[in-house]
This record gives sequence, structure tokens and C-alpha cells, in this order.
Amino acid sequence: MSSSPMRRAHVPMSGAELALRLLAAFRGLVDDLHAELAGRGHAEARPLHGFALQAVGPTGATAVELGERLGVSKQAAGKTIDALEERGYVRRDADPADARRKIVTVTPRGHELLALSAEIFERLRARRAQQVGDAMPAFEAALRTLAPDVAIGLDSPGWFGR
Amino acid sequence: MSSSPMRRAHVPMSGAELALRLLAAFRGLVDDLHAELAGRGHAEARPLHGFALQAVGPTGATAVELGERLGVSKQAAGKTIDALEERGYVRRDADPADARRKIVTVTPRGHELLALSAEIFERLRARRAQQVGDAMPAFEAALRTLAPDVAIGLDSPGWFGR
DNA sequence: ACGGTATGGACAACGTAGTTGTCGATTATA
DNA sequence: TATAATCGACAACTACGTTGTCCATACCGT
Repeated sequence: MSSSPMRRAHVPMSGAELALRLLAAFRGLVDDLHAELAGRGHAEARPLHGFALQAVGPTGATAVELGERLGVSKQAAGKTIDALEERGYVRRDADPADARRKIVTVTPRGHELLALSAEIFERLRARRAQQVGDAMPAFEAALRTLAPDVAIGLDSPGWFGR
Repeated sequence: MSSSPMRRAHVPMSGAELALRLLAAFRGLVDDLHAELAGRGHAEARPLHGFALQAVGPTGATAVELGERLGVSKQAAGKTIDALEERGYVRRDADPADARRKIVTVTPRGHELLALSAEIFERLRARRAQQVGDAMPAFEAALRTLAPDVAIGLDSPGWFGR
């Protein structure tokens, strides 16, 4: 046979397969994360919440700011804040310097969710890196080329599924 | 410096970054596809439609079958079929052999959408392969490892966005 | 100082896509 | 033949997005 030992020729993907597998890989990560989170006291956390919480950041944010960071309307951001507040992940306080604004801050429980998510995500990534093996750096480098912007627009309902 | 010429050390991704970028890469592909499709007579096609249409297949399917293939309830499949039918991509015919069943088949316009989508998807993938360069085969091989199932569950509203 | 404009938040109505539950009609089976 | 399973449709609901409207407050130019 050929010179290199038992290496199969790479069968290129179709464009549709590429898209589907990117989605499937994302879904796998997110589904695994939330399966874990559910077992660790955060069953009511939806996938969107972690990302939104991260976008609130350590200094807090208003609904308008959050909307900008997430790439959604201020109304959508407001609804997300409602959900986060109901679940105890953020708090809304009046801005003493501007009576129009309400400042959203992450609560201790919110920080807990964030820390837990980061920890679980790291384990999930490590598992995948192990499966992929040597090619992981090349994979990530290529993925950075394909998706240069980290700050993705979260518009379009339900990106995160159940 | 090091022995290899100007090669930067790879900075590993965080798990969250990995997830976000997978989603962003998918989104980029799908958004580009539909921008093209819109300019080619298929402005009303939603991202879900292409995948559903493909799942109907050449032999046709019932709502229950389509639901199974897509990983959603038969009711959800029924609604998708409604949307596809409204836009002229599929037809519903009574099954002569079983009065309960209605067989969904792809119309010529549906086949046109499918062919056009495949063609555009190929171009989009080619562009990305060019950007990624030599690492593309490794990237796709790794992606196959990360997402072994092509038949992804399309549950959870709005995966495809606007 | 004041009136016009801009900003921030809330509310409502609506769109899309999913879910579960129910039901009638039809087919399969014991 | 009576009972059970299957298929499609309808309804009510959830989640998350959108636009449009409105009010209160803040900023700014004359």
C-alpha cells in the first residue's frame, strides 16, 4: 500500500455536512454542560443564561448595554434579565446617578453558576481534546479562522435548546 | 527564537470559547447560505426548511416519519410540513393504501431549492477551506470525531434563526 | 431657565418553532 | 368482532426573538 502507515485518505465533507456537524458539536457541548449543571443544583438554568450572565460582567450592565453585548434588542435583553432575576442569578438596582437606569449585577448564586459552568466546560473540552488527540491545536486554530468573532450575535430564538 | 519559523504557540481555547465558536461557524455558514438563497428566488426559505426537505427524501415521508428523522414530535413535523407546503416546496397526498396516512413529497420547486442549497454550500465550504488551508482535512477529521452523528436532533425552537 | 431631543425601561402584540394533551378516523390484531 | 395501535389535526402552552408605543428622566442649545 502507501508509504504512510494505514492512514485513510480524508473524505472531504459536503458543505451541508460541515454545517450540521458544527451545530452538532456545539449542541453536544451545551447539552453535556446542562446535564451536569442540572445535577449540581442548577436545573433551571437555560443555556442562554450562562452566556447572558457572562455578558453582564463584573461591573454590571443596563438592559441596553446587555442587549448590545448580546446582539439583541433591549426588549429581549430585558426579558432575559427577568428570567435571570427570577432564578436569582442577577439583581436589579436603581442607579443613584440616573433615575432612568437600572443596574443589573450578578448575585453570589450567579457567580456560582458561572464558576461551575467554566469548570464543567473545561472538563468537557479536555475530554474532546483527548478524543481528537494531536490535531486539537490545528482544529482550534482552524476554528478561529472560520469564526473570528467570539462575540456572536445571539439573536434568533432558541439557539440553545432545552 | 525557536527552531520552527515564526510559528506562534497555539493558545488553547476555553471550553466556552470552543462552544461559542462552533456556533458562530455554523451561523456564518447558514447566514451566508440564506443571504444567497434570498437573492436567487428563495427569500422565504427558512434555514430549517432545507434540512427538513432533505429529510423528506426522494421517496417521501409521513409526518411521523419526518418527526423521527428530525428528532422532533410528529406535531412539530406537521407544522414544518405546513410551512413547506405553503411555500410550495412539498405536496401532501393521500396514501391510497392507508386512509390515515398522508404522504409528503418534494415538489420540483423543492428540488430546485435543494440543488441550489447544495451548490451554494459547496462554494461556501470551498471558501472556508481556502482560508483554513492545509489544516482543512485535519479540521474536518477532528470535527467528525467531535460530532460523530450527522443526523442531529433538531428539537429546540429556533436553531436556525432568522 | 426652558423647551426640544435623546435615552432607558416597561408593556403589548406578534412571529417562529418547539412541547404535551386530546380526539376522531382508520387499520391491525387477539 | 371487540380492543388496541397508528396517523393526522387541533388546542393550549413555553421560550425567545421582533417591532411599536409610551412615560419618565436626562441632556443640550438658545
